[in-house]
Amino acid sequence: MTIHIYNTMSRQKEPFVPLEPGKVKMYVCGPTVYNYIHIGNARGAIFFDVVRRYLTHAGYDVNYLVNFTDVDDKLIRKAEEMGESVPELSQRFIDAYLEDVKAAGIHPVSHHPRVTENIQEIIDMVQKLVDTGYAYPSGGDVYYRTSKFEEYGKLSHQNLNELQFGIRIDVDERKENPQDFVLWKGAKPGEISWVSPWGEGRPGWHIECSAMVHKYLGETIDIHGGGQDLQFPHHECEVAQTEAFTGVKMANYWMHNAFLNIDNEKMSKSLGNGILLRQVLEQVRPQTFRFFILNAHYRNPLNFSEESIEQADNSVERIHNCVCNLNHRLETALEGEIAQDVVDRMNQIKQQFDSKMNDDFNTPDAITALFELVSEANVYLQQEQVTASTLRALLDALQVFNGVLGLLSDESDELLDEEIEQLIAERVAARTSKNWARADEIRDLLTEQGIFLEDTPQGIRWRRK
RNA sequence: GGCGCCAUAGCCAAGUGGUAAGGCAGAGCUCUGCAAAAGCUCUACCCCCAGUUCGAGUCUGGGUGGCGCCUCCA
Repeated sequence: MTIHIYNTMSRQKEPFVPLEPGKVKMYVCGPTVYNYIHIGNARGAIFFDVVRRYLTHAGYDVNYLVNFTDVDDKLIRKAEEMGESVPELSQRFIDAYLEDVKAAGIHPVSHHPRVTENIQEIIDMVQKLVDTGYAYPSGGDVYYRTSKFEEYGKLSHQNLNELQFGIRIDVDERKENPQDFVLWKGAKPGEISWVSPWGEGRPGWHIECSAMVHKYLGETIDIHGGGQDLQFPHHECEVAQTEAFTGVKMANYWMHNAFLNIDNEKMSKSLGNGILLRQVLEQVRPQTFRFFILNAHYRNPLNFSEESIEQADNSVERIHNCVCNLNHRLETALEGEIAQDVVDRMNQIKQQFDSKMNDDFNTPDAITALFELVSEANVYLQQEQVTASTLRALLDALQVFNGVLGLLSDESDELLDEEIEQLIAERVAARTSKNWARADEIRDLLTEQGIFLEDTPQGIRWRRK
């Protein structure tokens, strides 16, 4: 079955055909590292992490790049405020980003290229654009000549004549046309800068991605992703730069994730409604946040609320319980044959999972498949006699789904300390002698410590919340 | 002004034109010393109005109500 991807360029789902069989070149625009990432940034990071995981699961060798914008106006301003250098500031927030992303269960990407490590490539690209007439130096800057690139607007489906240029954006008299954008920005005294044919300066925002995609992945790549707001102007400009530079298509598939809103409004600094990823992860486990994100389709807006998070947490609990219960039952299971009806059903659910993911990464429906597997397991666990082979098959299947979605914690070896082991033993004894008061007392005591005891026909079972 | 998205149960949220997935919350039952977990059962005339069709949540047109991009922004 082929994967279908909704391509922003064509505005429809298209069958995914990689440039090179078995391999995927994927680039997603990463953070400007002048602050901690907020949960909106995290939505994209988690979603594309799942895209990458699923492509890997589907057998592709994925080369996945996420860039760091480590020099730009915002960084310069912030560094000045903080009284540190731009490299110090950016490194601080790159470290923070890597921490946050790891805490959210996002797998490490193949590589994080940085703007400041690719200045020469950027200058070379700008130079060629100047040489070929796609760009022009003006007043210490270099601008892209949008009028020369006839397809400008094709990605975001904007008609240049209809754009409200000059209304919300100041018209810069150094530009030939208001829609021209800066490729190289002349430095003001004291600003971080690099030597270039046009004087000291730094790259404009859009050029970095064009240069880094070209350098690390080549002329045409498979998938280019980012948030919806990057569609225009950022990705539109990337297309203009790269395609003028290489003469070929920049990316075969353009993917854009919708926003994560708060109170049904986009998060923004001016509204002061931004919530940092690290703030949320202090409150809830990463699986809960991932569930919240992945339970909605990536192209639909999603609203953040306490209630949604709580619901997500309870949902994740159901999955978690199932795994705990399967594992517990494994201790007393028989070494018999695998239950064929369970296997058949499981295979059916696996197919369902793949077909939903193949359909433009429909993670909500993939989660439904996951829950059907949970149900299947729970029903099987109702039986008085179960076989270890069947339990293991169910656990394996759950792990396959989990490998894609990352909704289960991987702390498999959660050990109990001796004191708790003793209390549990004491409770077993108390129950045997029908000392219900003591048994309840111990259970309550452990509940306070986040350890839940459950009495089952197969003996006592415990789990952590 | 241009381009575009969304509106499905108390809540979250899927849905290739054929009489509505899943999860959370809630109710009842089973199991349990009591619980918990789990199982079983129950809870939707899909924003409104027209139209196309044998048949529409699903297509078309028109409303209403939200939202986004066109400026840094995931």
